[in-house]
Amino acid sequence: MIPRKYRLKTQKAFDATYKNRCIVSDSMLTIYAGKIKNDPLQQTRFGFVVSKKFHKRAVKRNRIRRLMRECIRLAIKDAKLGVCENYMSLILIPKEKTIGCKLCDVQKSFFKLIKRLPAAKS
RNA sequence: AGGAGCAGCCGGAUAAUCGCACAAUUUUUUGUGAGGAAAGUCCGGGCACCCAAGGGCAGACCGCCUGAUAACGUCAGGUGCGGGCGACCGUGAGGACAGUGCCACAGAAAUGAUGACUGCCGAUGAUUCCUGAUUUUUCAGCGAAAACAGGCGAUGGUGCAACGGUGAGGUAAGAGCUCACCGGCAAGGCUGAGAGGUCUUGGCCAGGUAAACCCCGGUCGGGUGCAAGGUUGACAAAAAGGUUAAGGUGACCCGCCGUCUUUUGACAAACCGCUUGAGCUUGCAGGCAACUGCAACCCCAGACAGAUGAUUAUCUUAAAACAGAACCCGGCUUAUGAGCUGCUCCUUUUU
RNA sequence: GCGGACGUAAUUCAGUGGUAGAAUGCAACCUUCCCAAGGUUGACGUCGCGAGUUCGAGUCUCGUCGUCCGCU
Repeated sequence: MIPRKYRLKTQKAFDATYKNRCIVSDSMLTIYAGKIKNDPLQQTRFGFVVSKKFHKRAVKRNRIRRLMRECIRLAIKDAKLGVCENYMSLILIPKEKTIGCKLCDVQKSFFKLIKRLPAAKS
């Protein structure tokens, strides 16, 4: 798990992120990015969404969510976030192909997608 | 040795690094941290709030007996029936003379058999013929014909099922008409706590279906579900639009308050309920058992975008199946890898 | 967390316990100079799955799987 200050909490925060309509995706993940930060001291927050349509069983859904969390945690720890720090929030959504894959696969996909995010203006 | 039946166990382990939730310490440490099904939500409760004076009807559910339990559609032990050579398994198992419905096709007929149709018979009565006696009339015949009256319920091979079955006697033909055995029913005796078991006697009336309606007996206040419900605080935000229903103002309409919807502001709450319980483990006692009583010991997840993960190494046959708590219990059902243990049965071989 | 409905032909649906049907679509033929429309014929079904009741289940009972919807 990642500490509380890095988590997205309320339904409204999620809605606000979706509304920004800044999306990148590949065969593994889809990432929604929120607004550009005004206050640089504010932490970037992360949300993870795994719907029931992804897989019927709770164990499989928990597994992929934990992998995504681990990926983000390691990224924060090693300070590899890069462009992400400019955004207020990020939401990660897995795709059906992600079932059964390992941590390194998720990490590879995540860092690839980060590079494609539009860089912050000013 | 092979093949079966039943009951049960296990549900990865160790180490290192990084990391999460809660609690206690106190300022960085320590402790604890998913399951046998946590699942499906199929039953039964606890708990909470709302409604309800009490009872009946209706309704829903249940249905061999006895016991267990807070309760149950659950469990235990037994009875009957069915299956299996057997160990053992399954069982939704009250009532079909209270009534109603249904039983396709086939078949004479599927349930008022006062017995239609198809049949069998010619004992009995009548008719005709023949023979004999009387001599026309009439009478008689172990005589014949036909099947009119009548007798009979065996024959009809269709069906899942035909108002008991098989065999013998019996008769004009037949028939529980009589007898033996089998099956079913009723009454009585003995036996068991009861379902029932068993023996004797009797007479032959009884199609199936109630997981069809129904009858009988039993149980049940209704609803909503911890997002129940309660406590404390904050904002008592702004704009736009609507006002069907309920409330206030008003005689009424409009309007206003209120209320609803949308948008924008990323701050928009915290606590209790929330885990000590029909609790776990061990021992003793009662009981065939389910289970119950007593004593000791233990505290064993409690989140709120929601905790057990990741990587590496070693081991186990192998980086292991089904699968993740959300108020809590008792069951049921379903899913499940590799293996292990105990008891029992059958077959074959050897001694 | 709680509750409801539905699974039948390629598709949309019927179907009082007794032979599984309709419409559309598909294929072939007829009609037309050709196409459409029309007509004739045909192929299409583990009635979601597994047990039970019954002489006999698409239908009745139980379990199970899947899909959809609602409330909070």
